[in-house]
Amino acid sequence: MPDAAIGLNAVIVAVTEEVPRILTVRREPPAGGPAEDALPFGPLEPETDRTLDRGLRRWVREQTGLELGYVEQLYTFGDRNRDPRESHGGPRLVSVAYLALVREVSVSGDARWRDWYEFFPWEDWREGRPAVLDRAIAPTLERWAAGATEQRGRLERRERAEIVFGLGGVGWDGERVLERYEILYEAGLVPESRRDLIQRGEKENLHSESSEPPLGRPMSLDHRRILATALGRLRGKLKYRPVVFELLPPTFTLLQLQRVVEALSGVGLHKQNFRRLVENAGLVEGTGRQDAETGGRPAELFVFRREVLRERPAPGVGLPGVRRG
Amino acid sequence: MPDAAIGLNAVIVAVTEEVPRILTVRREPPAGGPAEDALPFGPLEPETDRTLDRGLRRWVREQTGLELGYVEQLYTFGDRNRDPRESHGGPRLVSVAYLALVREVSVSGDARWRDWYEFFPWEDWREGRPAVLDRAIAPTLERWAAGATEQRGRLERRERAEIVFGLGGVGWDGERVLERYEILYEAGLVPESRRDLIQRGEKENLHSESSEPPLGRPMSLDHRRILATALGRLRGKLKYRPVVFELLPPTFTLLQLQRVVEALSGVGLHKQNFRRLVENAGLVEGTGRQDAETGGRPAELFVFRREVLRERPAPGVGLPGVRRG
DNA sequence: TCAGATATGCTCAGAATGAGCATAGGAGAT
DNA sequence: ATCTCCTATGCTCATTCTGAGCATATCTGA
Repeated sequence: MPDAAIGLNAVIVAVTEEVPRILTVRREPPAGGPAEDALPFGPLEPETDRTLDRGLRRWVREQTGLELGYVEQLYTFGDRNRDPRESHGGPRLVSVAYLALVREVSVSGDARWRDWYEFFPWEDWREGRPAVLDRAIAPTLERWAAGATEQRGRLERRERAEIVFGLGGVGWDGERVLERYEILYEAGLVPESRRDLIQRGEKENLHSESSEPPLGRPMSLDHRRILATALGRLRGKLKYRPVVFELLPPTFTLLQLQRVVEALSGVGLHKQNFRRLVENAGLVEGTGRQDAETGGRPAELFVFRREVLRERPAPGVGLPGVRRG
Repeated sequence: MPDAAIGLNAVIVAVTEEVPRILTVRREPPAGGPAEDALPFGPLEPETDRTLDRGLRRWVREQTGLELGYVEQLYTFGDRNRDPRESHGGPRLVSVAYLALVREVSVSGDARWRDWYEFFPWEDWREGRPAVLDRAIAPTLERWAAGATEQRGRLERRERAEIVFGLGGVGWDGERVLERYEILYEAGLVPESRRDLIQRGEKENLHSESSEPPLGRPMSLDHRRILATALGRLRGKLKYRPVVFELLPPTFTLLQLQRVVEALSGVGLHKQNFRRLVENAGLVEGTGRQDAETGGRPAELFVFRREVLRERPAPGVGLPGVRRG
């Protein structure tokens, strides 16, 4: 079998101060130039790593000092030329990406935590519909659709943009993070589009659809695609498995819980209905103790009820009462 | 980087005559012996296959003559010794598994279609709770739990079995197919447990927990795990994406649609409520034409309404009205 | 023309959801 | 003390969604 190498990528997520953060490292682009943000990456050691996720835990520990708890496989990325070094004789690079949820926030090395909405500003609807959607994205996508070579292609692009960005009457689907990123990439709205075209020497395709500055903070290689996959997957999983609790301290107030769910799902929730849902679902249990708090009536501290796993087939936090106004 | 090889596995699904079927091939076990069922498998050609799924489509076409339509990546399997030849100097074998949904059923070569409930008899609840659960599985799992070395381990095993098989008050979660298979494997209830122990030369661990005949038809290597992953994933996806239509002819009756959903989800549904759901969701559109049928009032023929993708963020068939009696 | 089989319509109670109003219990200012 | 400002928590109410049935329509074959 010809040359192929297997790597492992980690999307390590924590939520602190209502900000969802991911762990990034700095990395020189293969073509040279200033360092970019990248997801932590490590090789699989076929001889010693019994399973893929053990391999992942091993090198995350070695590189950042972090001991991972909850870990879940995300997706395997294997397109040709994900890494431009392939065109210069490098092996085909296949990366298995993992999602990890952690509580603590102390890291070593060149690792640092970044707000993941820096990478996807259009995904944060907590303060309402992000202005960038109507200001920059919608008009540029319209131009992109109009620029397709055939009638059919124009219709397809327009429909795709409408569905994925919820532009027509369609609602916004928080889980379609990757599809949105991919459209923006194709439409030349993110810095990576331009970078990759130059890297592949296809300068003739550099007809930027937009006069807008490119959107969001770029990442090395295809790492922003991996990150988009992670965000979408996590948003989906929240609804039917109690994964949020991996991100919370053992004891928390209901508002803290709500803030973490909101940070991840990117929408604001109706407070009373959120509590009702969480309590009726049997996900939490009051401890009787109260929070040291921050002004206002003290909040009760809760813990996660592990028993819920035995009582319900698919307990999740769901997204009740998305705030309208 | 040391030796590793990348392979691609396909779980190809079709539903005909209310039976969900998967495409299998016959394959000699690496250790010799009679041929076993296996999932179609092919290598990735790093030089020529631009993406993983193109590679998959390529060799599926070459091997079976089937042209795949809907294809989705499932999971990447990379545990050491998935393939026992690794212990005799073979490379570490990492397989990326894909799920494909097709309509037609004509295949060539040694490929054949098999009812997937032959592999997972306990997953088919269409005629009510499968007898094998109470007759064989529950008691053997109880013995397996009791056989753990420590108190703690006994509790953990028991809880796990209860949650995953819905044995206590817990409901049955149709999506946990893999977790169930893995427990059965650990408990020595499937033929593969024994086979793999012998293959690894760990005959001392052959304390079968059960006097029962092993459950379900075995598959080569870890292919039944891959299949379980596919079934679970497909059951989940049904609920929020209109994937069933990939398995149906362009025009169909609501009962045909219902039968396919039931075949996959493994539960019987309340007919009237099912129609209500499907119609209210705007998933289908009547054509005015009627079915050639099979006795009884003729049924109207429907088509999938593609527009639904524009109207709703997450249209799926869901599982309304699971029949109680 | 009747029995048997499906298709399709409709009803109704109960549960879940979306939105608010109202009260409770703290901290700090006056 | 008392008032103001917060946040926590409780409760209500209209609406929609679900689970279960009953009833009627329209075929085929005896």
